[in-house]
Amino acid sequence: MNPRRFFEDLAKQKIERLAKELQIKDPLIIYKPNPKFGDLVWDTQKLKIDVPQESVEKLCDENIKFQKSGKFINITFNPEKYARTVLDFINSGDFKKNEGGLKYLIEHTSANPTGPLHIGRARNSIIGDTMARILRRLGNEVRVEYYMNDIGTQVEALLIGMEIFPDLSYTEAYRRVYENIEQYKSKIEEYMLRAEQGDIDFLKSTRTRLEMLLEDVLRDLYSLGIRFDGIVWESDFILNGDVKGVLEKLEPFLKDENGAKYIEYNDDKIYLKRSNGTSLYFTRDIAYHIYKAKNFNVPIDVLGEDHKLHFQNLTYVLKLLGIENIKVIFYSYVITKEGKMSTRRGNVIYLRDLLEESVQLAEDEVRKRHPDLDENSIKDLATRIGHSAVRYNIIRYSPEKPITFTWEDALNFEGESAPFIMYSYARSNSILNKTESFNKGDNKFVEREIELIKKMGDYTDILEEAGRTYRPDRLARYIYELASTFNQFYRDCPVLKDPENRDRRLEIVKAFNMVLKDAMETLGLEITEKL
RNA sequence: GGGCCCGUGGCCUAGCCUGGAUAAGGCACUGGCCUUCUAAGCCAGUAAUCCCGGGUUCAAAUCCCGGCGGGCCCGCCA
Repeated sequence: MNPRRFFEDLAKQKIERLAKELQIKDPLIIYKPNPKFGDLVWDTQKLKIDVPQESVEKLCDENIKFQKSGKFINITFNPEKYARTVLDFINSGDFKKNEGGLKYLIEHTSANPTGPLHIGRARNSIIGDTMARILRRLGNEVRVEYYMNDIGTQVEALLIGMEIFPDLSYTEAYRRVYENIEQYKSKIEEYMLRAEQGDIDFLKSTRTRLEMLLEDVLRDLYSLGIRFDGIVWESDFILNGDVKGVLEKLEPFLKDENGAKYIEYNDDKIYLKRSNGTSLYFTRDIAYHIYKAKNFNVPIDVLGEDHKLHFQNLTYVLKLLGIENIKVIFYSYVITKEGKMSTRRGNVIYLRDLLEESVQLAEDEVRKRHPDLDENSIKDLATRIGHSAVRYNIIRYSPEKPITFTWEDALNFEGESAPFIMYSYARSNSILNKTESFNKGDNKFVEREIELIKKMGDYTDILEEAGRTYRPDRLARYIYELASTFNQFYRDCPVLKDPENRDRRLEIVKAFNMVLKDAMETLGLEITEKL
């Protein structure tokens, strides 16, 4: 158990015992207040009786202090004891232990590779990847999949475009066909039927061509440290008969309309089969989710807000089949000041362009600060900083919040940003590197030290919360607060130059270094020993 | 028209789920701090009708209802 919980439980047990004594039947309200009031507060405002001063005093012991302040009973952990417990908890490595034990599947990105990833799509990837890291960190088994659409209207339009306009970029070729879809309707239908009938040669050639495009997308993601455990091809669910199985299982719910099959839901029709006999994306997605539900405890989809209706329908139909364990993380769009990104308006911001700018800016800064560094080291450092800055700048927003992209914000390397965090890490590292060894310190913690240690003590709870609520931004915010608290400590508490406090402070710096590193890795930020 | 999401200092966000003590950060702005472990840092200051109106409550940024503004969706597309 982490120290925070341990002390909280001690306090709660005392309160519960007292409540029983005083015959308080109302539920007890206990929460974490503004830190200036203490570590915990028992809010008795709703209680019918006033808790007597003597009873409050009797609760106190050498570990925990209770203090009445009006209707609030402020609870403070013994700072020395609490700080020492947290410090040992971290430095022993116990803070890395976790239970987890569930099998997760995260499907993210899954974009049609009709062009390079733009930053809106990248938000999907970064959320998905960070959640995967968090859940793994919590001791779970996590598999990450990219669902590759290789069948259906858009894909056939892309293939046809590449065939008709071999000299154009594939993005442009796709656009020409998709925007004049009526003109190519029969050709598209011909291709769809071949795919649907499981024409192996046709599907093979489709995949070969798509794989080249997909590689382009994966390369961008790879540079951000994002990897997949598997690519799932949509057409596989046709080839292995799962799609057929879905239609059979759903037969009792299906209604017919000129040969097309649909399910009625909320006065809407959810189509599962076209009148020409082909399946729809929805049907294949059902098949995919049945596979997910069967093989994993918690399958998670990362979807843009435009997929909400699709997912609602999916949930409904899956429930008909007895499947209810699918989770989802929705995120809002990244827009520019001119509004939604669109190729036509020319305001699309591609991930690779953002990365390039970010790395360039980092390089300029590194050159300014370390003119004597060799060329390779400069490039390497700049790349790590630039990429981390992009990741952090996207993950720090809560997913449902729309992001208005500005270059100024994206390339801000001060304050709430990755370089700030990396800088704090480097500072702590610099102290530790100047040290041969140190002994276990005393418990004469000063306020700044306690502040930092308390912040570190929150880490495991934050991790757990981020994992439970699917809010990676919580961890992002925490890591900033932690780094910021360290910078205050750094200013006020000399470590190496103060022999009297040296050992104790080294313990603190060591612990900070470990926690921050762990959190940075979990968030997918690069670790640099120096900055 | 219907459904979902967002609305917090000049700008960007956290807090809302689980209602409580002067609403918390960042950017920008103003002033200060490098002969002392990395100034991508630190300290101080200016700055908020928590979109509006009702309701519930001893207590509402937080819960409920109704508006307003912005986004997304409503296809035999994916």
